[in-house]
Amino acid sequence: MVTFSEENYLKAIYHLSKHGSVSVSTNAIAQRMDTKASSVTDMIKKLSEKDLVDYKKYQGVSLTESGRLTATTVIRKHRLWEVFLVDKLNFSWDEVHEVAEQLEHIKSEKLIDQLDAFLEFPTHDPHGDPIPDKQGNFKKTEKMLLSQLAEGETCICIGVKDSSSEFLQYLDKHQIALGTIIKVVSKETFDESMTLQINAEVLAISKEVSNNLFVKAN
Amino acid sequence: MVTFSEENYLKAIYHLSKHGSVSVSTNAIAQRMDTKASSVTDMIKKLSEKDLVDYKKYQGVSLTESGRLTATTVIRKHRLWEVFLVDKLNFSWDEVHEVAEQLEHIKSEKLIDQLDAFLEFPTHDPHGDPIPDKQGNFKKTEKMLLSQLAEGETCICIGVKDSSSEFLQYLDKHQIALGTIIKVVSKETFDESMTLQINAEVLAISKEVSNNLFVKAN
DNA sequence: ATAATTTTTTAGACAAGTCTAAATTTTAAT
DNA sequence: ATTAAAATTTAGACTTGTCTAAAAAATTAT
Ligand SMILES: [Mn+2]
Ligand SMILES: [Mn+2]
Ligand SMILES: [Mn+2]
Ligand SMILES: [Mn+2]
Repeated sequence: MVTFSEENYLKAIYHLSKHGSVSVSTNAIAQRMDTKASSVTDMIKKLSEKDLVDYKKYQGVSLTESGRLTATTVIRKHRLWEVFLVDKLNFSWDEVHEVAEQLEHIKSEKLIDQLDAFLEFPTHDPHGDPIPDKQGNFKKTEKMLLSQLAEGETCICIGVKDSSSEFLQYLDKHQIALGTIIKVVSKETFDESMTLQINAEVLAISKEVSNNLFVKAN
Repeated sequence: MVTFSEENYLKAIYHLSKHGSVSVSTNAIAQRMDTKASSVTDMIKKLSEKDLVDYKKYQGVSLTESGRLTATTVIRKHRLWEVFLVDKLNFSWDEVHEVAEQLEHIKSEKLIDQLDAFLEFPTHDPHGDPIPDKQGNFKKTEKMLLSQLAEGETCICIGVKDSSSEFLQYLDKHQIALGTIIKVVSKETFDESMTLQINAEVLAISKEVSNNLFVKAN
């Protein structure tokens, strides 16, 4: 039995360790989870006791295979629920995360299998993040940041790096959604700001924005 | 903020008090929740502190208006999720309760409103129990037990009193579902066992069964 | 009316998860 | 190589929800 809290720690470690490969520091976890380093140490000991992480004092933690699978299962549930909320319950993409944080902890294998089928086996969540399969495997996608494009290039928006409500609402306001075709009209060398063409409209964006939009070449 | 545990206690009190009217004993709550009387006393004090129940030592508890609304909201969520599981995710009626026990605690008013709409505002859950509205009002239905019928009478199955998997699977096995038309062919005065006619089939049932099936006259 | 029984509450303990403050170890700087 | 700074762990405390055992109150039986 894995508790809600343990699941949240595993998820944080997974994300911080870039899919469970590298080892993660206590402080990094504390910062990400908005908690204290001492609480992290306590929890790490419990996770280690349950063989969900490998831990040696002062050396950081990494996920075991079992811990990795637990983490990816939670991520799978989180993203499937996000798809459900957007596709079936008319939530907008900036409203789903908070609710999915709760739903991701519901325990029922049948529930998640049936939900997956009901949603017709989606491959990505509403923010463009890939949904792992039951074994925790992600389909690798070749995505790049909009900021990496040069003048004149065209691309399709396929995801967001920052999925805060503020950023998502900014994108809504300027008609940028997943699937939107974007052309880089010009790019300033000074501050890396860009002028984009989206449909018939022209939009000036900062590096802040181009650095948080994932695109693929068109 | 109401915790999962508090919600479960309020729900238990609600059910034991027949929709929140009468006052409920500590022992009754303990028995229903499969916990100890001392734990119940502890929790009652917390609920009382939050003005969710009225409590005087040794006198039992009753729900306040606020407690009643919290309880009916949880019941509303439980039953809507059960409908979702059966109607959309192909669960059978004997599989949904356990998962709904988890889902009922998810906090999001928008979620439940949208789910209600998505399910097209169902009035009853898969076991025939009524779904309260947002204000906690139930539509009163005039249901009776099959055991109350006399020989020769015909009725429609509209609910179950016992919703254990065992009973529900028994009903499945004998082709009894909500909406099934049942005719009482004969009734023994000795043990109140009955012979039923269901579609073309004849079925002998014990008082145990007839006492747990809600029907309405046809 | 008193005694026996049952119900309910209190007292004290424990596990989970968190915190603050202090101690320890590691890392970076001189 | 020492010293200073940063990161990490430990010690002790607190909250929530639970338990057992004992005390107190209410109910039932004699
Ligand atoms: Mn999310
Ligand atoms: Mn997402
Ligand atoms: Mn149920
Ligand atoms: Mn039900």
